[in-house]
Amino acid sequence: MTKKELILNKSLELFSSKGFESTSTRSIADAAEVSEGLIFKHFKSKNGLLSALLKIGASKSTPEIQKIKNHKEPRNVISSCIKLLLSIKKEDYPYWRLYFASGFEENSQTIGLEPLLKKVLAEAFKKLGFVKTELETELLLNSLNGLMIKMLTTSDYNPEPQVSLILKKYRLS
Amino acid sequence: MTKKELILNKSLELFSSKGFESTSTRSIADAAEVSEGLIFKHFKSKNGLLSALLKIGASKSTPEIQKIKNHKEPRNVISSCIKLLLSIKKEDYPYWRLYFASGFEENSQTIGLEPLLKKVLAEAFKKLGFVKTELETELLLNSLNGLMIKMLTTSDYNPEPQVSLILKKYRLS
DNA sequence: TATATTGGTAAGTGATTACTCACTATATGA
DNA sequence: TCATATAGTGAGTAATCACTTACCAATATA
Repeated sequence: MTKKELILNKSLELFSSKGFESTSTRSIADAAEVSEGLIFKHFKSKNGLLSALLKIGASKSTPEIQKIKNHKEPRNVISSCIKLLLSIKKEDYPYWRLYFASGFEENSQTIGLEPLLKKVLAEAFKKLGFVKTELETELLLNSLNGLMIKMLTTSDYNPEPQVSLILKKYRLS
Repeated sequence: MTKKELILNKSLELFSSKGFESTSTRSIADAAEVSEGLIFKHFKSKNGLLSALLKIGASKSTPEIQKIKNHKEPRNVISSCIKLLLSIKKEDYPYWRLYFASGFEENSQTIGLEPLLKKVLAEAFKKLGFVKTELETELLLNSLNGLMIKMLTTSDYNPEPQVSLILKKYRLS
């Protein structure tokens, strides 16, 4: 593992557990066992490091999102959006915690899964002939966001029963 | 308004918009137009100020929660839990933002509305003969948390349509 | 072989942080 | 009347903050 990767790994861990603001570049350097200056050589600023982390994390989730978009059958789209939560690996939780936390800040317009799934979900509900497409989409997104936050903040939490129950409510299982 | 109240009001505004860590006691003193020292006279520490804010906010919501607990009919309990979101006044949003944000931190066991509503909701679902009480309670709580976060982070958001939709799904309207 | 470029460090920089301290003014009550 | 407590200030404090600079070593590249 290169020193750059060490910085990325340790800072992701620290940001997601202690929060961005309460993590100092000094503590990142200590954890990664590199000089503090190297952080700025590679990422220019503390915010640059955060951006790099979010970018890497996003690129990891895009293939999974793309798979969902390729489904023709709207019922498959909805069920795979719900099952998306099961596909998230434990090792990627720190990234998702960071992603959700950054959406909870001042300027961000959208929150959590909304920017990733809203469009594709709305289309699916429309095709299925739901009366209030917009409302139905939002309800599911809010529910998934709530479950997601529960997953990310509770240690050793198993989301499978909740996912099954949601699928059942939508008659998708 | 006393200077103590000024500190409480301004710090609530700043903490909830910029976040606890990125709000300095200096900026609070400036906003409240008091000396920085006075903050520590009244609240001992920055964390003490945060605790005072959370305590005041919690005391504001307890009467509303108590009303819910007084309902005999379980259907009324569930519907009033859902409608609770409508009873939250715009002026209290900063407190709820702070409350939800503090639940997203490292050590907190429970998140959002869970510690307030879990017990009473679980009892209601049980009385209504739901098969998997625990799961049903959690699903509703997660959904309400998701909606709550949407409310708190979106400006000029009207939660009424979502609340109506949820009530409809549970056949409570 | 000469010359950039890249990865890396140690020791700083000024600014900002939460918090303290010595002090004043005002009110209350014995 | 006088002592005590409370509210309030302004000027500190040491520590920590994100970030910079000067410098070194290795490795490509011309």
